[in-house]
Amino acid sequence: MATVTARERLVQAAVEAFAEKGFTATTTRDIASRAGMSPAAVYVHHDSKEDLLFHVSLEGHRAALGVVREAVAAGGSPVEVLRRAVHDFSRWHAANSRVGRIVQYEFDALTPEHRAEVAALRRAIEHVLRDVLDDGVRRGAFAVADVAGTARAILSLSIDLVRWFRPRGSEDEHTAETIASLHADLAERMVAA
Amino acid sequence: MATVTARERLVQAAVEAFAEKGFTATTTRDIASRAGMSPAAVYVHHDSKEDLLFHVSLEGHRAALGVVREAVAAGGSPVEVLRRAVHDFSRWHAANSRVGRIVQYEFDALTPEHRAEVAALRRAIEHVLRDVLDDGVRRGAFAVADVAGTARAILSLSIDLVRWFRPRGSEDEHTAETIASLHADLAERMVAA
DNA sequence: CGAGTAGGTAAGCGCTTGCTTAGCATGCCA
DNA sequence: TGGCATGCTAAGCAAGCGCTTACCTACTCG
Repeated sequence: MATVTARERLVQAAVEAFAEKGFTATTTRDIASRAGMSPAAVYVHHDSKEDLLFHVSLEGHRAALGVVREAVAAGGSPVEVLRRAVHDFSRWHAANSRVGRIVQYEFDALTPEHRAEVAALRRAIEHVLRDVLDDGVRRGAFAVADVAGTARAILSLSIDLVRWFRPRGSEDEHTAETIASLHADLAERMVAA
Repeated sequence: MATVTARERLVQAAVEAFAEKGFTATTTRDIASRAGMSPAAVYVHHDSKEDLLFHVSLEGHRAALGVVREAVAAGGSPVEVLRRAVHDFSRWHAANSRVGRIVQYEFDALTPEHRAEVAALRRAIEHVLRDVLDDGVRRGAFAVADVAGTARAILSLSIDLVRWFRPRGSEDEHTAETIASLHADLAERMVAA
């Protein structure tokens, strides 16, 4: 089972192509050739180009939601939980900036039905962060007037990463860690009582 | 001179279309028909579709840079200057979210030469903010370890606005002002000594 | 009045797009 | 051995793309 299926190879090719050139600018021929297959092969495994985008988008959102949920579930003081959630969320976006870029910028290219499904996951992510802030305020650890707005702003730090962050080889690990820690620091300052 | 020239009408049509559907998904026929003209009219006033994008992108970046520069030039204490710069920058992005979306997300669609020109303005904006932070640190008003990273994070708040903010009628003014003030608050907290 | 120019259009060229169709090789099971 | 499912491809269709060409009209100015 170590072999990557043809289906999965096409998904990975699509991630590369979409991240590099955007959804509309990517041709199905491009995806196929990156996967080392003929143009028609795309349609053996996937219904349409949009279907491929939806798959990438859905899995990407699920992974990101999983990251924050786990960070929160690990428990600790409000400050610890917030720091871990922000750190891991930014870290994930740095490590998966290609998927992140697709997920964030190609949202409008989805069909209305698919968009609605993805939007639900998006709201779930915001919800997790709002709960963290609410909890911290209740316990007197945070002083936040506008919880919804602040939650959105904190997420903006991580999400906007994918706009400018470009992995470039060996120093990645270090750079990603530096940014993630910075974001944890900044988030903590934003809500400090 | 109150009449809008045909050239300008095409630019406005392009802004609408690019913001709504993205650069590659927008057809020159779409731009022309939004401007109430025939497809060929686009090429009477502009060299190419990319030329139109470059025009929008350049003017957008110039306006945004102008906003922060003016906010800084107005002077005051480090905190006052930072708050005004962040407030006005976010405010501009809320008021011009369509242009902002084009400017931020269609950067890669520019030709290499045009991209370089726009990139210079981008760096100039970051530079202004870094100077504000440096100055505040020097005068003991701010405590910031990573000035470059923090400057980028603060700008992320405003820029990420264009991803999710959608103007919707009468309450715009109020909403935009609320967000801009929130961002000024958060930026101040991020750097507070 | 007649020439030049600015601002526009109808038609269409050459190419690329997403996707389909018809058929072929391979491996599994009766 | 034969039948059939699976996974793939060569070829190509209809539609749409950015952009050009050839032409038309209205206005300005000597």
